[in-house]
Amino acid sequence: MKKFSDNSVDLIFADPPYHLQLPEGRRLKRGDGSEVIPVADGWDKFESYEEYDSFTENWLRGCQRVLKPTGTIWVMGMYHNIFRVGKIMQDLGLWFLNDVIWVKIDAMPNFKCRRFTNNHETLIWAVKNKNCKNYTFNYEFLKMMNDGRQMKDTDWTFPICRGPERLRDENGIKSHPTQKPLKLIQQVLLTASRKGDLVLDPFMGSGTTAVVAHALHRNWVGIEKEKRYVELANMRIENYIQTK
Amino acid sequence: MKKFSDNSVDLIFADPPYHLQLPEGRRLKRGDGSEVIPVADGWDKFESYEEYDSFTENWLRGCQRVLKPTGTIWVMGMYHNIFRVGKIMQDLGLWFLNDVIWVKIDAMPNFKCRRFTNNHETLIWAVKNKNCKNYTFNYEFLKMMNDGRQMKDTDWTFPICRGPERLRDENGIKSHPTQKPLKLIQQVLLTASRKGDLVLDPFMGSGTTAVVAHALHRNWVGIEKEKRYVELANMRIENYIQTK
DNA sequence: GCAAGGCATGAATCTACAT
DNA sequence: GATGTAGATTCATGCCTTG
Repeated sequence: MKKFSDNSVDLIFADPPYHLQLPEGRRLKRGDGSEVIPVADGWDKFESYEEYDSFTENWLRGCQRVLKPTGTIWVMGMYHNIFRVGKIMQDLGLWFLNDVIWVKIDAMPNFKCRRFTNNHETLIWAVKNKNCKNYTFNYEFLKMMNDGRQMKDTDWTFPICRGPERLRDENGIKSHPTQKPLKLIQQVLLTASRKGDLVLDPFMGSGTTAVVAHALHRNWVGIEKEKRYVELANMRIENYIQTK
Repeated sequence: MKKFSDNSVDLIFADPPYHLQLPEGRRLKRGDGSEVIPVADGWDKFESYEEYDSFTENWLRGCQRVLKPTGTIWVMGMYHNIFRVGKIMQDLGLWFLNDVIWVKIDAMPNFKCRRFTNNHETLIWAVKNKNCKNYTFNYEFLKMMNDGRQMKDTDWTFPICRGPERLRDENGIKSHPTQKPLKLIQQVLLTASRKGDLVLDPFMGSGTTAVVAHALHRNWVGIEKEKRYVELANMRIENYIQTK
């Protein structure tokens, strides 16, 4: 297997497993009796926080190595995992630029009424190390698209991935449990990359990053452990190229 | 010194030092030549991440000990520190309910145009441990005050602390660099405490928590290391009681 | 008295270049 | 690499001055 060169990637977008720790065997039902299908795949199962931390440190270390000094890394998460991930990123010397809040507008309500509705995910945006000042940030473009005002870390409001964009199998079952919306990844690439840049997604899943990168004329590399998702992503990308 | 009893506190609100790591000697100036006054107090200075982590684990361990199984703890922070704090909270066994986003509406812009405007702070809301189910959460009240809709973790929008509410000395200099808005603390107490409950603020600062607790008929205990802030908070509370 | 405009300021890991 | 200095740049709000 060919090894990535050091300092070779312009932008990394990572949506790692969230380590949700849902209790086994419990079912959450909506008021109409229908069942909420949880993320219960093997790739989100870890024995302990320690195992999750070790997994996290390993892939982050690799990402930091291949990231250019002018590049940036984006890591998504929710409260289950993002604090552990962020702490490990800091320990590795990655230097935070912002934590951006993706506010959803149609998230699932809290059925048990014992907490606030989970209506956001957090994106940590960082450079390779503290000394990296010359990173790509398309400030003027974002400002223009934001009514002439500087973009804020709370200005990212997009719907979750649903409707025709959501990939489903022949039975209508969603093909990937955590497919991310195209607009979210588009915003990441428009913020911090240029035409011709190399984009890496170490958890490619259904291939959203690849599709967006292709559409915006960025080069891309995706990594995915589950063979069925690699096939899914390949089909999706081929479809996109043909129908465009 | 009398020691707090185990399991004796109904609600903890903690706004710890953020460990900002601003470069020494550098000045950030506005276009008109005026200077941005940074948070550069000794209490926010730590030698390293390790020292900050150790400090954090110590105070959190104490908070967890005194927190009732029916109580909750709220911890505020920004991207500089909140990820480390959250990871340590999870390691201690504190169980997260939500991460709530306080969206500001009038935060300082990013003068250098190299990042997004920092326009939010994060509040982690947690219970003593995973098994605590019977915590205080005034769900119906919040729903009523939110136009009949379930409150979301992104529904907290308050201005920063300025205007007449902001404490200043005779020269107009702010008395505390990080005074929090009354409405923010009010929202915390209205969410997760009842009349007569005991509220603990381990970083009392200018005493905002005490004033709000008094106004909402909660009992309170505040801890503060800096003598000048203790005096400031005492004066503020006396003023509030007299003028009410 | 009222409206318009000037000015101060806020938890900031905020630049580029020369020595 | 650390340090010093010149230089370019921002948004919402509220108080105060001016007309």
